[in-house]
Amino acid sequence: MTTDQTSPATGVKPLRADARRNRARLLEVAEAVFTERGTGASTEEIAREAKVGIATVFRHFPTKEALLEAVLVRRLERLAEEGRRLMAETGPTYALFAFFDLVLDQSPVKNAFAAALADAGVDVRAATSEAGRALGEVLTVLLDGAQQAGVVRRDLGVPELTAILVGTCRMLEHLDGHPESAKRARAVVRDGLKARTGSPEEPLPQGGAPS
Amino acid sequence: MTTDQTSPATGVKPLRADARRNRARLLEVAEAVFTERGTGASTEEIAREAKVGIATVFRHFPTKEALLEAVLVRRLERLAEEGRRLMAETGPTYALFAFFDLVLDQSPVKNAFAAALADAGVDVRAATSEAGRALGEVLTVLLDGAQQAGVVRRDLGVPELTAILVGTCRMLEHLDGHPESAKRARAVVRDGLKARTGSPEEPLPQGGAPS
DNA sequence: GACGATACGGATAGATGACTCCGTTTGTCC
DNA sequence: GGACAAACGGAGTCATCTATCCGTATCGTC
Repeated sequence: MTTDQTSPATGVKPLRADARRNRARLLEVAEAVFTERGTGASTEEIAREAKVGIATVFRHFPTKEALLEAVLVRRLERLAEEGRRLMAETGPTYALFAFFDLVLDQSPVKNAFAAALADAGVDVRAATSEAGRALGEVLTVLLDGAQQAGVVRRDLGVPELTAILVGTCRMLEHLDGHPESAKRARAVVRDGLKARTGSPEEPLPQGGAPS
Repeated sequence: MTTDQTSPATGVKPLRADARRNRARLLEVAEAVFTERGTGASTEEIAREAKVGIATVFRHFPTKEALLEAVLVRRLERLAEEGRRLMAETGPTYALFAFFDLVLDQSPVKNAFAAALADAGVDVRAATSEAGRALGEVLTVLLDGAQQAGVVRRDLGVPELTAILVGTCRMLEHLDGHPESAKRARAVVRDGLKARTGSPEEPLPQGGAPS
């Protein structure tokens, strides 16, 4: 809805029909392949799976990195979309947690890929910033709502929230195939996010051992 | 202490003096390089940095995967060691948290590498199992102590704990350079780990949105 | 210090992956 | 339905990485 995924950008180019089809299919297939085999998957494999020649891949995405980027942006856009939907449908008290659950319920590999992008050393940050900012705005709304409703501690901002979400994804990867453990581990994070009801500063150890 | 790191295993081979030196240096350098540049770093680079020929690397570690494995095992052994030390010096109430802090205080890259190994597709699991089991035992003791002391919720086991630790590492990577945010995010996890003082089942949403 | 064995270094083989060139096909517009 | 531009396919190039071979240097022992 936000940006037409089949056209490269707010258009300087009309792009032919088959080209549009191929581009869309490539994005689809690339996401699947990258999530399954990791970012190390070869462009040739993606081309084969998408039933196009290698040249076609590079025609649409001048470099492998660009393809990676495009896939990531697409995913971020979808997430922002879902966040907005949840906010509207679910209301401020539950929307943030619903969003967390939605992300975490996706297969671990699906989330793994997002993280895998980071260590690809890709300059994703720059190109992602636009989509990332949109998602950031959605998260801001979700977080604000939850904090206003008193269900999330107030010392958290969007950066912390994002990091916690990513970390939790990685956490669940390690518990794949053990749903009971995963449920308990998720409860830990969820409880940690909740507004502290007891004393604001508890006497638990912060530093390391007394040296 | 547990296993002499300079000898390949409980010894069938006496191994010459220079060979022992080189092997140790290789492990040292490999850990540094892998943590900095990721597991994609070339063996040639490691050889150069360690001031040995490439052949020497492959003589000691028949395959790159074997080198990766050895580095990981070494790290796990050291962690187990530190865990034992903390248990003895710090006591059951604080030892687990101290261990968490110790791991998390290491530079993010240092922790990143452990996770990076996983997606290298390496059959690390098998070869790691021995060192992993040792660390697992230490964690069992730490967790038991903390639970007995009433500072950690009782529905957690070692698998959950391990996953949470790994996930928190990844979380902190994303907050590198923002110590204040990192502190707050860590507090979320720590509070989540604590024994629940209030009602055992809080009325917070579990599932997604009401569809 | 000399000899045998062990370990070393660097050049090289073999594999793989990103990216390009160019002849052929396909969509679009009249 | 014909002409022209746009897009396609896949063989080929270039770089890089893992792993090996073999002549040389070093260690350990007498």
